Amino acid sequence: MDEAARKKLEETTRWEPAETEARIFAEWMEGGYFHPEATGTADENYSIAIPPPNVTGVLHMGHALNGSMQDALIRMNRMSGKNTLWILGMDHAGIATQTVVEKKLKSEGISRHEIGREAFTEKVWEWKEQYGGSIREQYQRLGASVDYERERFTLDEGYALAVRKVFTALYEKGYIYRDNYMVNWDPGSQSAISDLEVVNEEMTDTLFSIDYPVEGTDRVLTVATVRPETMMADTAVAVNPKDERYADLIGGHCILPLVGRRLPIIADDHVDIEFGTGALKITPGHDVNDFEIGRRHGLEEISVIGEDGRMTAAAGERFEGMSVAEAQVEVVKALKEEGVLSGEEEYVHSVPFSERSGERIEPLISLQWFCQMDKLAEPAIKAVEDGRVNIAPEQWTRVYLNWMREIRPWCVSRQLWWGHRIPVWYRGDETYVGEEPPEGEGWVQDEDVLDTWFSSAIWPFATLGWPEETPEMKAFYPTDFLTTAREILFLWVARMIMTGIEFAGDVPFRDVYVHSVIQARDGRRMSKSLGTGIDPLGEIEEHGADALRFGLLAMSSTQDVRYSDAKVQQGRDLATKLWNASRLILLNTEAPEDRSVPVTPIALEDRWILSRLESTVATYTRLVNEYDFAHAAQELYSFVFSDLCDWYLEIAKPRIYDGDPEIAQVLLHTLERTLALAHPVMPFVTEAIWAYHPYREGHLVIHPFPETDESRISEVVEEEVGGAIALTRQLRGWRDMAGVPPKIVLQAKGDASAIPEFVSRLGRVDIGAHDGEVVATIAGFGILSSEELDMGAITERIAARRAKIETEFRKIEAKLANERFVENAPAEVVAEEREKLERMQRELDELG
RNA sequence: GGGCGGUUAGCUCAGUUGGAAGAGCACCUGCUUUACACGCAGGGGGUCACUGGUUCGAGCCCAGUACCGCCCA
Repeated sequence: MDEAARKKLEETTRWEPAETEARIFAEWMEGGYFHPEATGTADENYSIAIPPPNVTGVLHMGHALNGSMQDALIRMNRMSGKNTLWILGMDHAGIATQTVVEKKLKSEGISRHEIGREAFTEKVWEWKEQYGGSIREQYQRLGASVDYERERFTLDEGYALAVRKVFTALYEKGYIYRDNYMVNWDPGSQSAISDLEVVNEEMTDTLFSIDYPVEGTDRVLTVATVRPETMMADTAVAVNPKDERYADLIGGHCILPLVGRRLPIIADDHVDIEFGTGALKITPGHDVNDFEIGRRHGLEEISVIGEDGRMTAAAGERFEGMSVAEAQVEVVKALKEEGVLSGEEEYVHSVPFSERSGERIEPLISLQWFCQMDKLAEPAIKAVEDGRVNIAPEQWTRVYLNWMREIRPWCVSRQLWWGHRIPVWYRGDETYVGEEPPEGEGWVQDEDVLDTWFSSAIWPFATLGWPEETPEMKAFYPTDFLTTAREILFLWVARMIMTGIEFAGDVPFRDVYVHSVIQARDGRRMSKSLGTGIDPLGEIEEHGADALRFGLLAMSSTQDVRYSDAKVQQGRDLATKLWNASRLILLNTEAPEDRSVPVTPIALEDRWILSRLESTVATYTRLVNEYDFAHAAQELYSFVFSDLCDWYLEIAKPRIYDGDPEIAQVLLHTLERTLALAHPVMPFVTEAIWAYHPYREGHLVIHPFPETDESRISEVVEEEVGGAIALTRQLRGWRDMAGVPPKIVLQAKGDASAIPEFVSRLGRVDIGAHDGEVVATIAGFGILSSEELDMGAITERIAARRAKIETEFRKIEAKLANERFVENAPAEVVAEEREKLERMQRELDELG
C-alpha cells in the first residue's frame, strides 16, 4: 500500500458511497467485465434477460428490487467463472409512449391526426432518442452489471423482423385470424386493450327496472339494468330454464320499449334466478356476458355506441350523437314518458376502467386480429408440470397452471400508430400476410399495430438475434433465471414460455421467481398517482447503492412487505462496518511473503473464525441459490457484525498489534473471502476495499467466488469458542447487574487455564488463585467481594433469578412426572428435558 | 362470486420435520475501550387475531370466525 492510500484509509472512518461509486462503475465498464464473448453453450454458461423497462419509464422500487436480485445472481455466477450474460433492453410500450408524445405535442398545439401517421412516428422516435434512455443510467447507479453493449430495443430492425416472422408463422399455422369480437374498447386511447389492462373498480350506480311487455298477453317481463342506454341494441330477453315463473314464456317474444322490436325470450343457464326479477335483457353488442349468450343462441349483434363513445344512428334519432351519459338521462326520460320504468335503486357493482387512460371501458364489437392460444398453451403447461420451468414460490405454479388451462384467445391488434404494424396487406378482396410487403401495386397495409406484449413475448430469444442462428443464441439460450412481479405472470411470463417452445425450440428460462411487492411505508401500494412512490435514486444518494441493494433484498421475504428504512440503514451500517473492519486489518498487518502457503492456524480462535467463515459461505450460497435473498442478507450481516467484528477482531487485537504473522494471514484470508462473498449484494464497497488488499491482482468483480472449504468447518471448535463466548457474556451481564464500573477488573477464584484467555480479558475479570470472600459463583468461578460491588443489587438480582428458574424448574418437573409424556415423546426429547433440569439445579446451587 | 396470502415485541418482519418465542429498528442504562457513535457493552418488552379440535406437547396440524391485502371473474 502506498503512502497516499494508507493516509486515505487512516483518515476515512466511514464508507463514502457518493464520491466513490461512479468511479468504480467506470472501472468495471473500462474492464469490459460485463460484456462476455458468445462462446460455449447455454448449459455451461449463465444468462438472464432483464424484464425490459418501458422506454418512458424511470427507475422505481420494483426495478431496483428486481435488479438487485438479478445482479446478485449474475455477479455470483460471473465470479464463479461462468461465462455470464445479463442482457439489457427496453420495451417500446405502445400506448404509454404514444400517450406521452401525444400530450407533449398537444401542449405545442399539435394533434397527431393533423400531422399524420408518418410524421407522428418520427416525432416519437425523436422523443425516444432524447429521453428514452434515462433508465439505462439509472440501472448503472444501482450497479447493475448488464451488458451495455448488447442493449436491445423492441422496435430495433432485427427485433421487428423477428416479430413479423412470429406473426406470419402463427398465421400460417392457422392460429392467427381476424374476427368481429367483443373487445375492451378504451375511448381514451381510442384502442382495444387486453383484459389484463383493465382494472375493475367498485362504483355506485342506479339499477333501473324496465317493463318489457310480453307479446300477445297482458303480462310484462321486468328486467334490471344499470345501462338502459344500451337497450336499443337488445336482441333478446333471457330467463333461467329452471325458473318456473317464466317456463311458459320461453319461445315467445316481448316488445322492446322505445323501439318496438320483437325480442325472443330465450332460456340460458347463465341467468341468475335470484338476481332482480330473474329476467335479463340481452345486449350482445355492448356487454361481454351478453355477447357470449348471444353467440350461443345465434342472436343478432347490434351496435348503438360508436368508437368515439357516442350514440350511433342505430340508437335512433332521439339519441344519435349523445354521449353515453347523456343518452342514459334521455333514455330514462323516454322510459318514464312511456310509463315502463318500474323502479330505480342504488346499486354497487364493479365497473371496468382502462389502466392506460383511466376512462371507463366500453365493451364493443369490432374487427380485430386474434391469436388462438390453446395449442400454444399445451406444451407450456407441460413444461411447468414436468419441471423444465420451475416457478417459485410454489403457489404461483398453481396460479399459472389454472390460468393456462382456461386460456382464451388473445386480441393482438391495437389501434395505435406506435408499435409493430401488423404485417398484413389488403388489395380488394385479397389478403397477404408476410414478413415483407408483397410485390405489385395497390396493396394497403393493415392500419393497426400489435399489442406491445406480442413483441415482449419473444424477448428472451429476440434479444439474442433470433431468427438468425447467432453465437449468442447458442451460448445463452435458454436463459437461467427470470424474476418478475406477479401481475405480469400471465401478461408476459406465460407468453414467453409459449413462444420460446414454439419458436426457439426450448423453454426460455429454467427458473421463474415471483418476487414480493414492496409497499409504501404505510402499507399502501407504491404508485405515482397516489404519490406513495419512493424514489430509489434518492435512496441511493442518501445511503449508497449497496445500502439500497442490501435493504431491498433483506426486506423482500416471500410475502408482500412495507418499505423498511431500517433495512436500508442496516445495509449502510454493514458497508461502514466492512470498511472499518478492513481498516483495522489492512492498516495493521503485513502480507506474508509466500502466499502459496495455505492458511493452517493453530490458535483456537483462528480455527474458530475460519470455521464460522466457511459455515457462512455454505449457508449463504445455498440461500442465494434458493433465491432466499432475505435470509442470505441476514446471514452476511450477522457474520460480519457478530462473529467477525464483535468477537474475532476483539479477541485478536493483542496479536494484531504484536504483529503476529500467523494472525495476519488469517485476517487477510478471511477479509478476502468475506469481500468476495458480499460482493454480489454490495458490489461497490467491497470493490473499494479490495483496492487496498495486498492480495489484489485484479478487480473483485471477477475474483473467484468462495467455494465452501468443508475441511475448515469444525463443530468441536465452534462449540468450544461458543461456550467461552457465552461465559464472557454471562460475566459481563453480572458485572453490569452488580454495578461494577467498566474500568474495574473483577477478581475471581478459579483455574484460568481451563478457559480461553479472551474470556477474562473481554469479561474484565482476573481469574486466578486469589484469596477472598466469594459473593457469587458463575460457571464455577467464584467472584470475590470488593468495594465496588453493589451488594443490594446483587442480592435482589439473585433472588429474581432464583424465582425465575424455580418456576421453570417446576414446569419441567411436572412434565417429566407425566407418564404419558415419558412414554410417548421421543427418547432424545425426554433426555433433553432431564438435562435441562440438571442444568437448572446446578445454577440454583451456584446461586446459593 | 371463485381462488390465494396475511394477522407473532412499540414498528417492520423471521420462525426448518410440532419439543423452553427470534432479528433489525425504536426504547432504557452505561461507555470519548487507539477499526467503527452508521459504534461497543448490558437490559426491559410477546395470552403468537379469536373459538374449538387433534396430540404427552401447538406460533406451527385440522375445523370455524373476524379483520387486512392480492389475483381472477
